[in-house]
This record gives sequence, structure tokens and C-alpha cells, in this order.
Amino acid sequence: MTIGEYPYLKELNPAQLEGVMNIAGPTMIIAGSGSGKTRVLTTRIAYLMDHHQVDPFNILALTFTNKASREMRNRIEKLVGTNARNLWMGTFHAVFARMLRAEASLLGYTNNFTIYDTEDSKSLIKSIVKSLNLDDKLYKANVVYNRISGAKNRLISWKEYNDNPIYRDDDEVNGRPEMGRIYRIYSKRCFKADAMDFDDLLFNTNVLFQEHLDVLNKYQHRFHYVLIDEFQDTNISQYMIAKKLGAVRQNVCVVGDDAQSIYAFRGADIQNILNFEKDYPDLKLIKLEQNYRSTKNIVDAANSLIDKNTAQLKKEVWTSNEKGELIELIKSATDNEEGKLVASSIFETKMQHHSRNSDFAILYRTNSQSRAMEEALRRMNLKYRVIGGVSFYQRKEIKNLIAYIRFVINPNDETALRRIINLPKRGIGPGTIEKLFVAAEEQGADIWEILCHAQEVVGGRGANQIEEFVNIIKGFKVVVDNKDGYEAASFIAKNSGLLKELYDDKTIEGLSRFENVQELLNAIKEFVDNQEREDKSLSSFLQDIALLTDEDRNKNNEDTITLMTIHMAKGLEFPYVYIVGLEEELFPSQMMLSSRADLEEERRLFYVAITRAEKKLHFSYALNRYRYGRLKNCEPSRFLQEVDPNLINISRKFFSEPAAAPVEQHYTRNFIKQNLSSIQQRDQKTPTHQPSADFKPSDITNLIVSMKVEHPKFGFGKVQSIEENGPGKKANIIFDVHGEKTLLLSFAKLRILES
DNA sequence: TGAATAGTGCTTTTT
DNA sequence: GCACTATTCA
Repeated sequence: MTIGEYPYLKELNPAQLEGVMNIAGPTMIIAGSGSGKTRVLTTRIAYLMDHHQVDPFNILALTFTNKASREMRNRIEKLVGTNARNLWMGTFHAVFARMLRAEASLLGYTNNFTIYDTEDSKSLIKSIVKSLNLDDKLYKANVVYNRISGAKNRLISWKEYNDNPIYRDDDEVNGRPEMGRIYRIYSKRCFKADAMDFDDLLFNTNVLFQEHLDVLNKYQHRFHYVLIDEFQDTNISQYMIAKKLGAVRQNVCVVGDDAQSIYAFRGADIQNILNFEKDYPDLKLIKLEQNYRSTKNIVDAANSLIDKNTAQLKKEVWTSNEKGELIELIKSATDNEEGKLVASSIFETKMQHHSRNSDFAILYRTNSQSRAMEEALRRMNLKYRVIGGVSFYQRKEIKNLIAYIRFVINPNDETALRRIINLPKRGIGPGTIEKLFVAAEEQGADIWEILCHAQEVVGGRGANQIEEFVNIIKGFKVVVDNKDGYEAASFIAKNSGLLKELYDDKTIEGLSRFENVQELLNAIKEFVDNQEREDKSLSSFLQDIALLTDEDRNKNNEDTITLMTIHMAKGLEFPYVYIVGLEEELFPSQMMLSSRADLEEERRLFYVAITRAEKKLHFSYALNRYRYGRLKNCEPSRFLQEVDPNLINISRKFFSEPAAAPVEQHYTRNFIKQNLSSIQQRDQKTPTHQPSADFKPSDITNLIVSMKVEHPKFGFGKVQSIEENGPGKKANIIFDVHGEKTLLLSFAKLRILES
């Protein structure tokens, strides 16, 4: 027995140990939540390297998120040292993007190919739909994108799609007969732009392996061991890659939990688990069923819920942990009140148990729910952090600058070009742009070629503007080729006019956009200064960030409450978890009510949420909620009834809270805009307020919520909230006549009347 | 051509 | 409630 030699093996239970040591041949580990899945995976890899002297270059470990892969790498490094850095470990997308870059020419791409994110893809789809004169309400970018994505994930090429009447009939029934045509054009345009979308990274890897057996062979012999995390989330395209790579040595180990499959909407197929058993009949099946994470009550609650699903593998998750507290149910009148109750519950718990902010997580179904929570937390002065939402690299100002860089590096990048050709305004309108693309299409030329000979396509003024644009880009190219990435990016930011445009915008939003761009430049500088990096070109920076979503941009390890969607929470754990918005049509989402399979996925999602909690769990729902700007009443989620009621404590608040919705006036920005403008047109029926004779601005450094104030122009009002993030302190005030205003306190003249 | 305004539709979830 | 688009007017 070798356990003695490796201290890290001693801490494992028998099932975990088996998962680690059974290294030869196909292995499937079905791991319940909190059962030490990551530990088994990381220990297994460490053991391979330690005991079997497997070269890390020969191990391929695939995950779904960057976070998961980073965490695994760190944990392995702790076990075996820096040698872990040589593992082939990363997300499916990142690993195969890297492989495709190396082999790009075999498929007709350059090794500088651009990666289109979802937004890029959708905007390309939009322009295709438009150029085909199709109804963009019928061919919504979202719908088309999902259809194409679904096809690619099932390895259906545009050609097969168009040749197979099944798809055509299906599209016709749905009233979208042109889908196949759009798919074809989309694929060709991407190829011509030297760009791959997310799905192409996997699709093209399959093509590569299919058409170039020598390449497949090379990688089959490189990867002696293939490991896949979160196997329940693989789609067919991913599974086929893994299967092909593992075909020679058969050392494929997959780890997953069917109960936590929540990405079917993205093509994940639980069937893969069943297929795996079919493909490898002699596989070793290991079940990890002991939960180390949560109290017994939480584990029981999760089990009682998931029991309602019919499609699942048999497994019994249990724990030897203490019973713990009951689940607390919070009921509120509105979403805003929900925020308040959750915030004060966190506050109380913090006081009682002296816990840190980082012990708490608020989980919700949709990102839009974060707002009410944020407001409440801010009011109680609780520090929080929202994960997800619009990530840094998705912001408009960032994408704009990146589009410039992208286009300089790849002048066939259509999407980037469309973004920047008239930004800042150069007088190149949509008509002119379309002419250029039509010409490129007709002559079979690259769009860059056309741009360089614009006079022949568009006459007169337009041609001059384009020539100017081309010269700017050519100038940038010289800089990119000769300077380091940071200098080049700064040069582009300045000389494109992007920075100036943001600098001139003195609004608060403009300021933060300007800062964001600076931050991007800083990130590039950091990238360039990183000693360990070999390739410091901008092109390599782009490749790096293309597959990054939001990631660990939160370097400051501040102690904060975490707010995020349940999807993002997968794989994480917190002592105290609040699952909010447990209402019909929100969770389960109204989009998922139509089929049993969809509803079961929602239920698994709730299962994932519950099993994030270690010590204490809270459920919360509101009777009324602002949706689409209107207050709508809601029913409690059916899922609440599916959890064993003996495990839920209905708190005293439940009964004492008034159920009526507060009559809070809710002015929207548009409402005010519309009303003010109509008022102004009607001969200024609302006169500006005449300040009281004794008006004198008060010292407002200590302004607090609910104070009554007077403003020289807007009249009397009440402070709704005070914001302190960003550059200046702002107050949101609802004025009696002029409605809601947000004022910068450094400028505002306010007289405090009473508090 | 661009800025201002009016109208619309939408919320899943992510690499 | 907001972002995006179409429309209108300069």
C-alpha cells in the first residue's frame, strides 16, 4: 500500500480513495454535492504525477469555467509543486482554442484568428438578417443565434443543416424558412473574417480531428490521461472531442453530478452520462455520496426536493454533520422590502455570530434581481460585490477600444470594423458601409482591400472619409508592429479619438467609462510587464481575454457579501445562503414552464442553490415585484412546497409584516423626462420653485436618508437614498413637484428642513 | 448626416 | 426600467 507515502491520501474516505487510485481505464465518478469532488480530481492528478511519474504534459484536464480550472491548478500546485503548471488544464474553450491556433492553417484560418463572443455573433447575425431583407422580429438575433449554436453543438454543419429536410421542415413549421440560409451565410462570413465564435472552437476541433487523422493521432498520443470536470454539462461536441482524444489509451475519467446539470439550454446533454456507460462498458463507476459541506437539515431539504425529478441516476447523498438550524422563510410585500428584510437578516446574523461579510451569499435566478438587494445593502452599509452581470470586457467603451485593436491586427474582422468605422463620428453612414460590404461580396475581395480602394466603390465625399479612416488604421498598424502592447494600445486609445470623446463627457457615467478605459490600459500594461509571459504582443493579449468572462478582477480581497445568479454559484459554498425571488414565473422561470424537462432543469437549479449552504439557509419571496417597470403580484414558487415542510421555519416576521404594498411613488427617469418635456412645451406649467426667503444651503455632508430638504430650483423633497460608490457622493431625492432627481452632493445646494 | 424624441420589447441562465 | 430602434426634424 502506498498511502503512507502520500499524506494527502490519508484524509480521503474509501470512495474518494478509489476515485483517486483507480487510474487506468475509463472511470466515471458520480459525485453528490459537497462530496469532495474537486478534491478527488486534484488528488488524482497529483497522485498520477507523484506516484506514477506521469509527465504533466501528458495530462489533459478539462473544466467549464476559468475559475474552476484556476482553482484546480492551485490546489494541485499545493500538492505537487510548480510542476503542476505544465498540465494541460483549462476550459474546453480555452484548451481547444490554443490547439486550433497551432493547427489553424489546416482549416484555412490564420493563427491570429479572432474569437467572436456572443455579442459579436449576434451583431453579425443582425446585419445578415438585414441584408437579406428579412423580418428582424421573426429572425431575432437571439433566436437565430440559439438555433445555429444548437446545431453546432450537435455537430451539424451549415451544409448538413441545409441538406437535411428535417431541419428545413422544422424551421418552416416555426415560420422561419430562411434559417438554413442565414446559418450558411453566417458561417461563411465568420470564416472570411478569420473569426470563430464560441461554438466554432469546439466544432472546428471536431472537424480538425476528423479531417486530419495525423493531428488527431498526435494528440491522442500526447494525452495519456484525460479528465473532465462537471461532465453533466458537456454537450455532444465536447463529448466527441473527449472521446476521440481518449480512444487510444482509454484513460478517460469523468466526474459529474446529474442532479446539478443546469446547462441543457446551452446544449449540455445528460445523455452523455448514459452514452459514456455505453461507450465504455467496462468502465469503473464510483459514487461519492457523503456530503461534508452542509448540515443535515440542508442535505435533507435538497434530497427532498430533487426527489421530485423523475430523470435521475440513483444515488443517496447523506451527511454525518449536525442537524443544524431550520431553513428560514422570509416573506415580503415587495421586492424592495425583500431587499430590506434580507439585508437586516444578514445584519442580525453578523451581530449574533460575529461572522464576516464573505460568509454570506445572496443567490437569485436573474441578474436583474440584484438591484433591490444592492440598494438595501447599501442603505445598511453592508459591503457587497455583484458577480456577473455586464462584465468588464463586455462594456461598450472597452469593446470599442478592443475593436480597434482587433481590427488593426485582423483587418478582415467584419464585426470590429462595423463597430469602429464611424466611431467617433466620421460621417460614414450605414448606406456607405453597406456599399462596401456588397462590393466585397460581389468581387470576392477582402473587406480591407475594398476599403483601400474606396474611390472605386463609393464616390466623392464618402471615399475621402474612408481614406482617412484607412490611414488612421495603417498608422496604428505601424505602432502595433513596432511598439510594445501597452504603448500601442495607449496610442490607439488617444489617436482614435475614443479617449477624447469619453473625456469630454463630464457626466458621472462618462467619467466611469473613461476610468474603465484607463483600467483596460493598466491591464495591458500588467500583461506586458509580466515576466513569465513570452509573447507580449497585443494579439496575444486579445487571445487571452477573448475567453475571459468576468474573472478575478476583484484583486482587492475585501470582505464582501456575494451577490450572484445561481448559475454562477455552482461549485461555490458559503456558511449563510439566501435564495431570493422564489416566485412562480421567476423561479421557475416562465420560459421553463412549458415542458417537463425544462421544469426539471429549474428544479436542479434550485437544488444547486440549496446545496451551496453550509450552516444556514434562507428562502425568500415577495408578493409584489417590479417587472418590466410595473408592479406585478406574484405567487410563491411551487418549489417551496416541494421541500420537506418540517425543515422550514416560518419566522415571526411572516405574520407580523403588513401585506399591503406601500404606496411609494415611483417615478421613472423616462416618466420624468416625458412629463418635463410635455410640461415645458405647454408653456412651462410647472414654474421653477421660488426658494423660501430664508433659503440658505445647509451643510449636507451628513445628509441621511428620509431627510426633508429644499432645493432652490426643484423645491421640497425627501431623500430616498445616498450612494457613495464611484467618484462622488450622490443623493437620490424625490421632489414634490419635480419628481425624482439624482444630485451630486458636491454641487447641490440643499437646505435641510427636518430629518 | 446627426441629434433628439418616441416607441418597442424584453429577462433566463454562460463559455 | 432600460436599452435598443425607428422616426422625425434640423
